[in-house]
Amino acid sequence: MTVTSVHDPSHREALWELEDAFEGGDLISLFGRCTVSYEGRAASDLGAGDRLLVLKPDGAALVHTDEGRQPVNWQPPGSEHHAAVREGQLRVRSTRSNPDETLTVRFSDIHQLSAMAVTGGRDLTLHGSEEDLRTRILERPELVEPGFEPRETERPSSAGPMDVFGVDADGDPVVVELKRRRVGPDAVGQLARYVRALRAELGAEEGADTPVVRGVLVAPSVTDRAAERLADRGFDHVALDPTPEE
Amino acid sequence: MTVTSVHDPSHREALWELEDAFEGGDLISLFGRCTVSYEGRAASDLGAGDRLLVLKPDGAALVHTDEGRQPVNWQPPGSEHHAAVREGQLRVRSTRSNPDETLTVRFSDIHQLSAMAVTGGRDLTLHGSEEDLRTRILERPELVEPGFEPRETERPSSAGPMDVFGVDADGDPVVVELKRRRVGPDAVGQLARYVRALRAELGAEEGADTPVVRGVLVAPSVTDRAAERLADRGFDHVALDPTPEE
DNA sequence: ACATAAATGTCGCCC
DNA sequence: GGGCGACGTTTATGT
Repeated sequence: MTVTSVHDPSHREALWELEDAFEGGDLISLFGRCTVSYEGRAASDLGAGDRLLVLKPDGAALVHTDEGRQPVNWQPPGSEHHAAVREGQLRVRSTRSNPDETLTVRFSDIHQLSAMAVTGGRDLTLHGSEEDLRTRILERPELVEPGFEPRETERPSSAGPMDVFGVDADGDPVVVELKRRRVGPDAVGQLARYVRALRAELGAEEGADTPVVRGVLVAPSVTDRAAERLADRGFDHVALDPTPEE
Repeated sequence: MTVTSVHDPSHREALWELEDAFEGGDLISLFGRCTVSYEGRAASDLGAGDRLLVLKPDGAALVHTDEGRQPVNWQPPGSEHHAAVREGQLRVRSTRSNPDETLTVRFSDIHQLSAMAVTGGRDLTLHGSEEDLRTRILERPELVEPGFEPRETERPSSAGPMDVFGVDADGDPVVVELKRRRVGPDAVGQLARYVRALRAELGAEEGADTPVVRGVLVAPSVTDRAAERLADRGFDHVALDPTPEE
């Protein structure tokens, strides 16, 4: 493990270390007093203060204050980092194109600079996603309703792929929309689009009568407005979590 | 400015420094080899690897790898940090309630620990937001269309507050929806909800006839599908940026 | 606390 | 590369 770390470096020392770290593909942590300006999709300015600048070898840049989960300013991966000493300050600039964006951090004082060569351990396994919910339903279709039979996932339609397509105990087609958490009205609209598309598709095959196509929204819970829209459209809601209760 | 920084500390040394930093309300940066586990709204596990852990005095915790703008794991502000030495590892745990969530980072090696007491400079001025777009339109209503007169912003309706409400050159009511960047079909749906709500409201006042209510989407550009939906509903699109071109 | 909508959202997938 | 939707979205705001 190669970690370089300097305390209260001069601007010039910091510049050398930064250039080495850029070259070596290191993950960089930089504490200091700085101003920040950003110009791109929007534009912003931030006055002098103590902050943490994180520079990643993939081009990401993060400026963090002492508050909040979000960086106060940032640059996404794919940007290019450059450092220079200008007008008595250490200027770190991260730029990208498409869209053209520039993040500039000007340090008057650098308190601590650390750089680490990072390797491995990037494989995260996440549970409780929409995919888990789908798996759960395919394994136990009766959770949707007795007699439900899944036929296809990601079934294509003119309104896009529907999460689960199947038939109910009467043999009528059912469109199932999965949401991993409490949903608002937008999810009902999404389900309605699939149902409408499938009705049009089946109607074109079979003749003039509007065919029966049911819509089921599977989600832990729904908002009041969403419940109204479900009722309006004659859709059902099944309360189900992506992971079984303990 | 108080910065403490230790290179390759023992677990016990690191623990002392962490507890001092928690006490002092410092912003903490911790490089090392660790495993990460999270349990809460979802659950995840991350095998051993070199990462950067940032701990903020407001309770936020961020675990960053060498890639991505997003932390691979995190805890939002309002959480509580605790550190301990357990089973030969430095365990840093951040917990919160409502919902109950726990983030645990176990370090086998600590390469660098830095902590800084940060002060001031938290006021960011951002330009180019939806608010800027609204200001621009209120100052120059003719940018929407000749003869347009704004009457109200955030006008309430049963579908929520509409961005700008006004009348056109013929005196017909106009609902304006503002978007700071290129939009998809969802924005048209949002506009449609406001227009529908206003038609219902005015119709209830005036009688049986559906009153004329126009919908205008102001955005730099729209996707093809959004353009279709705009045409379907008889709405207009005005191409406008939140900030004037240079 | 709940519902709603914005965000420099970011990220991943598919066309 | 654009369009589209999910995300442990986060964040702000109104009720």
